[in-house]
Amino acid sequence: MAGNKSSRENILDEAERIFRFQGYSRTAIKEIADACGILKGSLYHYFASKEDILLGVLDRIQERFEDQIFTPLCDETTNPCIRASEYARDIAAIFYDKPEGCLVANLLLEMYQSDKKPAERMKRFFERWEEAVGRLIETRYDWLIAKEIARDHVGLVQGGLMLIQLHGDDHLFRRTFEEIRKPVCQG
Amino acid sequence: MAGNKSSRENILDEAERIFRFQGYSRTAIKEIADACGILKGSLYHYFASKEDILLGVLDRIQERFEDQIFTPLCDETTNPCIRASEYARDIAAIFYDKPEGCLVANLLLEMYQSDKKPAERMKRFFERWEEAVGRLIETRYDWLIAKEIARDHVGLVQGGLMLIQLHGDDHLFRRTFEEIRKPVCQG
DNA sequence: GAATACTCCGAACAATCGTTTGGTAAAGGG
DNA sequence: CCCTTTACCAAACGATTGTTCGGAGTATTC
Repeated sequence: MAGNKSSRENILDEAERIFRFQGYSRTAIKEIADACGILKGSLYHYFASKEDILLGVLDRIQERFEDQIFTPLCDETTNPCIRASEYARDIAAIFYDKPEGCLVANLLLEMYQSDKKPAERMKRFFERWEEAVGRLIETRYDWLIAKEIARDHVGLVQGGLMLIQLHGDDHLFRRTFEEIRKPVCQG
Repeated sequence: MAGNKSSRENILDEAERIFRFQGYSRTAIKEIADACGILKGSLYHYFASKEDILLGVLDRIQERFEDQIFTPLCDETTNPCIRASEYARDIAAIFYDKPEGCLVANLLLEMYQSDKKPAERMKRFFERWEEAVGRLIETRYDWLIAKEIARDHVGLVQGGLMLIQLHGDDHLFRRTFEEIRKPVCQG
């Protein structure tokens, strides 16, 4: 509506914002519609169902991370130390004003056991994240070890985000990115 | 009903199990009642509301952790190395058959921003956890440093639990407990 | 053995849920 | 200028939500 955004994008914007604040299940279709200034029935012109909106939100997050984080992480034409520094900076920028942490992780813990289709995308998201971090550090380790370190790293990031949400304390979060820089930036 | 458990305890058992599987919001009162073999109206004989059931579940988890984990962690009559080993063993036992991870953390990320009352208990739970781990290692560090390490440790545990849920991979989870043992068990 | 308390049923409540439908007004293309 | 498509409204759909309430059956107490 307001501005030049298409309605579909606007719906996804508002849905993402509200999902981030109160999760998926407790968000009513009507709330999203209200935030967009339309009636809830009109949402079904753009999306087939509530779950379809969620999938749209997840896909957009995946694309955004692909462009801003994952692809640069895998770019072998840039030296790993610079890639690591930019990675730390860009992730920090993404989560800087998001005390609710990572939406994908939050939704994961909310519905991973019970909703198979969104769960697949969430799993894919984290697997891609792990793979990209693996690419960053693979020059320093066997690929198997690199994958293991990368996986742990992603777990550490999420643990760090939880502590930010819980206490506003970003110590673990920052430490995690310092630790991934070390091996690729020498001593 | 079946067995010697009181109905109230039985309701909390079933509620905890279902909350763990599918979260709070998407769990209907009727599902809990069905699992207990009673009508949903009957739940209101024992609990004032759905939120009241949640609070009951959270309180029971807090008590359980208090008895099994937190109090032993703070027991200064036992030497820290033994405490650390038993802590690792007991936590592993609790989460061994729970691929859905820590219910308190899952609910935290589902509703921390939007439900203040349960949020307070969840925050208290993790603060107590941090404090207990701090007591374990305080002989080795300044209390301020110990608190910081303990807080990071709790974040690490949760990150580890997420990786278990996501991949069935307990590498980070086990590493976290080895790392908390190191300082109190010497070299 | 009457009175009281506990446990739970059965039915209903208003509210809200996600979704569907029929229609209208505007825009775009031929 | 007609025809199709797009964008959305207005109203209703059946199902389900959390919650309330009067009473029945059973156990406990005096």
